[in-house]
Amino acid sequence: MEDGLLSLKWNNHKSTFFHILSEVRGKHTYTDATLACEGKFFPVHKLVMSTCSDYFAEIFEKTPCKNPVVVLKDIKKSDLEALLDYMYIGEVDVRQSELAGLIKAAECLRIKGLAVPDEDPTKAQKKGPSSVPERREDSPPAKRKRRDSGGDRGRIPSPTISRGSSQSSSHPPSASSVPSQAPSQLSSVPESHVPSQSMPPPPSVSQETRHVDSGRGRQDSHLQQSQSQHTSQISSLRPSADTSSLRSPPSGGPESSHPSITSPRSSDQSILPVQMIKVEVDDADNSGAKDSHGDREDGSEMDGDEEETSNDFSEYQSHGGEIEKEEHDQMDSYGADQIPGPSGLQGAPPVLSWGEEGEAGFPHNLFGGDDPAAQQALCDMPESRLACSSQQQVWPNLHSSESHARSGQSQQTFSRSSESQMLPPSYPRVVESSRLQGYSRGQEIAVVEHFKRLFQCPYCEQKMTSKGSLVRHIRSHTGERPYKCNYCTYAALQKSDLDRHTRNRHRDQI
DNA sequence: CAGCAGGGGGCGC
DNA sequence: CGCCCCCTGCTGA
Repeated sequence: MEDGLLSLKWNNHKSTFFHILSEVRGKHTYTDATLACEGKFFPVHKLVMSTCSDYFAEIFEKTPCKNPVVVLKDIKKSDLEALLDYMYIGEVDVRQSELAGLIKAAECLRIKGLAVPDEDPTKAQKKGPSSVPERREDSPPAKRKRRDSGGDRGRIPSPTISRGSSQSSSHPPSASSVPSQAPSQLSSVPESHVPSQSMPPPPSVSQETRHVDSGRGRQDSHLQQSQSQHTSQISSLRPSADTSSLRSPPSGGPESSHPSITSPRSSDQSILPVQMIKVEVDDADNSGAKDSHGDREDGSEMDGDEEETSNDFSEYQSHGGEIEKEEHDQMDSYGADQIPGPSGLQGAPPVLSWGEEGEAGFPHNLFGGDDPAAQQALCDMPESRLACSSQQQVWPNLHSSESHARSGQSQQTFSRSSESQMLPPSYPRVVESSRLQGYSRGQEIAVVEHFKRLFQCPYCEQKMTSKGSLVRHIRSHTGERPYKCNYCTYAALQKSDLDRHTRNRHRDQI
């Protein structure tokens, strides 16, 4: 600097960014991803999500989609909203009674500072937002560390966890290997259990752990640091919450607290192949969670009331709640075999990913992939998106996708067209298009990608299963009606339609 | 009844 | 293998 090097410092840089971030969030400007939770859409920014969660970082990293929709299952909308506040604002007020649930959700999503040690980026370069892959590894390890330190002892060794950790680091995110979704999640979200092992213990746990660690012999300074930070964060999160409350969830100690935690099944599968990502998060109290869901379901309406920024699907999803449950059921019902990857976990993993075939390609996100318009729509308020989707493109998609799923996909279990139809339009659509293998109904799944090659319509977000279909579809946009009736002014987009028309209307004249 | 999309079959490269 | 055509089925008005 002294050599003529000037340091230009923007004093208000942080505050400016913070302010802009708030604005951007409020206006949904530049949103490039959407979180779907309990039927609501939460337009978010990948940058923010990735910054605050390694989990999201992984998802986005592995998801080429421009506007991926990540469905968060088993996470309460209220919790998600709180977490979003936490991520965007850096703090959030929560009721003590809600803290446990919130922490669980945070763990499932690996929210830094809440569930994952929040290291100072400047200290740990790895964690730079951009270096997702690394991060991915980092974060899980961090959890592990914590866990290991505190939780291992006494806890049932969860293969998953250990595996995940080792693997995550060892194995590349290659899609083929079923990239990891969130290792932690997987483990963490056993269907009916608490986030478990791989997941970082709830804050309370972490605290305990921390203490223990320090007591025992400290582990990495990192760990401690992170933990300490973590703790602090928590406190900030809810100052009033006393440690006891925090601990209460895990009460027994990290491990003990989550008896179910050890889901043997959890395994790396959590790693997502990338194509579709389904995030299922079960609350620790499964029953509780489910109940809550149930409540919610009833209250899908409730969503509408509460949500602020979220998009409201309530209209579409009168069955939202049910759907979710159904998903669970389905998941369970589906043999693990059917569902590649995590799904195999059956119930356990919060995150499900399918990826097998799909890897090849689909880059487009559900909503619009490449279509700028579509993207805009996405970027816009959720409502806009809905509107966009409702433009008939969505529905058709739904339909088509559904059938597609049924037919193309091994129809594993997809026989329930009717049911799927019941699902909220946008929801199902998303899911289906992504081609949930095992998911027939689940529709809540976040589909990030398609497993089958699809042809994106340049005029809308719709994707067709064949080029021919696309050409035909495009006619609907261009107004081209090549098949004209010889007896009247009718013109059809498809010859079969003209034939049908002629048959029906001009039988006599034929 | 019309619009629309998926799938299958036939054909040509 | 890709394209085209046709049939089929679903959905909404």
